[in-house]
Amino acid sequence: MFILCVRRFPPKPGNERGKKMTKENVPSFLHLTAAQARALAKRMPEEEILYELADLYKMFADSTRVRILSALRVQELCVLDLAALLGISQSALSHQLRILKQAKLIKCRREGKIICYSLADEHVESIFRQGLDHVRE
Amino acid sequence: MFILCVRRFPPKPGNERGKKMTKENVPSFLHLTAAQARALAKRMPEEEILYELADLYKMFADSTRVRILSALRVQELCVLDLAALLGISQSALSHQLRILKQAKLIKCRREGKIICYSLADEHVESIFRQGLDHVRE
DNA sequence: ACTATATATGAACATTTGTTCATATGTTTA
DNA sequence: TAAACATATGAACAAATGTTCATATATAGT
Repeated sequence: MFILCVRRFPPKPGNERGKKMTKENVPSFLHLTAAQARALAKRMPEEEILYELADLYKMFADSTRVRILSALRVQELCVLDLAALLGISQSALSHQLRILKQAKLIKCRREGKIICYSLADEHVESIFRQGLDHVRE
Repeated sequence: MFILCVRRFPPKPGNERGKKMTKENVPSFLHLTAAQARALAKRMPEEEILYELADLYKMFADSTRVRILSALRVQELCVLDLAALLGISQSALSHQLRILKQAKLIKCRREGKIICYSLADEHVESIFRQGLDHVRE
């Protein structure tokens, strides 16, 4: 399985990510002067940060993963209990757990034969709740 | 283009979304009793809410859309200026604007020949900032 | 009305992604 | 050590998604 990552399409020539606006490469704006556009761009986060942001939200952008996280919000769980609780296969769950772990949204600890998963930190909880608040209006 | 939506795979028989745990259909837990599992499930948000949550985050889960939103955070912009600023085609941008608009994350107003887009409300800003804080550590 | 300008959209296409199936790895117990 | 149990993983596959291309729609200026 591919690891979820950003920038799926190879950048087109002349349109590379983070490309600076040089004199030869000034896009033509409609209502903005080039200077205004530069000022605007300066007020945006760095490209790299935005790509990481998309990657972060990608973790929450799948219903299986959201359900996993929402269960782990309540309490630590081992893989088979989590699978039974959510009604998904052990394999599918394991794949998703790996993705969430690589993104550092969850952590695990071994206890003999079983492995218990839990949320990595409070940040995960706060991101989750923020979205929840919005969805609930 | 398909509209971004959740639940991509048709539910398998016996594994439908929101399926109740009836007597005939009790998953076997490892460390949890059925009663504990029910109590845990009760502390999770409703299934429907979780699916909507995934849909919401899906909007932020693409780098192009994140870049669009991060530009509109700074100021209202018309389509061509936004395309020039981000270095993407007018068509690709227009498709993404439609998706963001349907999700009510942005709004637009016509001014003669051009159409200006802006963030729909403060909630979008707060979700954006929340993620940004996490990414920046 | 005609042309230019600004934006939207449908279809096709390639890539990404989540699941399933089979199998591997690791741990405990007999 | 063998068998059973708990979890992980690679490959294949189907579905979803974002882009491009061509074209449609809408408004303004002449």
